[in-house]
Amino acid sequence: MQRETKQRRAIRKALIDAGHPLSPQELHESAQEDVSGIGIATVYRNIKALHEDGWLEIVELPGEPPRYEVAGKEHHHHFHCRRCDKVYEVEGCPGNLKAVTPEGFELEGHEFVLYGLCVKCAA
Amino acid sequence: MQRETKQRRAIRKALIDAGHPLSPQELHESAQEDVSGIGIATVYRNIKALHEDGWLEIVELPGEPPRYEVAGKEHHHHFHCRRCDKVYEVEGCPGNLKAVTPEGFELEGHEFVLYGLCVKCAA
DNA sequence: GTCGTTGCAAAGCGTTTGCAGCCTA
DNA sequence: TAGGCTGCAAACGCTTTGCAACGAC
Repeated sequence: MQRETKQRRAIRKALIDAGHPLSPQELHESAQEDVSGIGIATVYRNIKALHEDGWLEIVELPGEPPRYEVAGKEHHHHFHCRRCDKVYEVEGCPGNLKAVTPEGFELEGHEFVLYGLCVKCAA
Repeated sequence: MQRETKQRRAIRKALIDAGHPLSPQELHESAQEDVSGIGIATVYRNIKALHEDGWLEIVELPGEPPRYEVAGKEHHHHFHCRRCDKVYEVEGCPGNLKAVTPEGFELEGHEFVLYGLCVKCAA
């Protein structure tokens, strides 16, 4: 990743402006507002490049296509709204992980996802 | 789902014998030991039918293809081994979920996945 | 001017579907 | 014997890749 193209700039901007994880399609649509002719392949290639550069992080939710967010945030988890399908960040962590890890297993990481209705959809 | 075929029996048996969640491919391979000519389409069709019947449950892990396990177990979560790629059940639940749910959000469910090395791979 | 990057179209890959024949009830 | 079920192959949707042209440095 060596050159700054208008396509790459549009993809970065879309992720920064969104403030929450975006899917490849959402990212493509959002980037098209800046660069109308941008191809989906370019979006995928830049996702890969920006991830290898450590600029973005992959957010994988169970049964969902991957989404992407700007890297460097504090440890956090996600809340997935079942109605509007948006993903929100939640602070904190339930902890107590060692207690549920079976004997002899080596714990390296964890993922934690909440489901329900976001504040807008619950209203 | 009205008839008991040898294919369906093989798929049920594979899930029961495994004791841990299986992916469609794993299920296909395992069922082939009983019915050598079984097609992958049949596996997918039976997964769907058995799920609609409530006989099996879908286990979705972040960034992983879905796996399936026999339904009716107690509330539990999963441990995903990064080396052998197997998925194990873990008892218990960290709890304390309300504490991390943002104000105004309605919590309906949660998923919780541990990553690391299983007891075999850690040795 | 170089060569990293792009858009397009084709190729992959896992999952689903259409269809004719099979086999359970 | 009826019609649910199966295997095969084609269709699908999403992601990746090959390639010639473009454009950032």
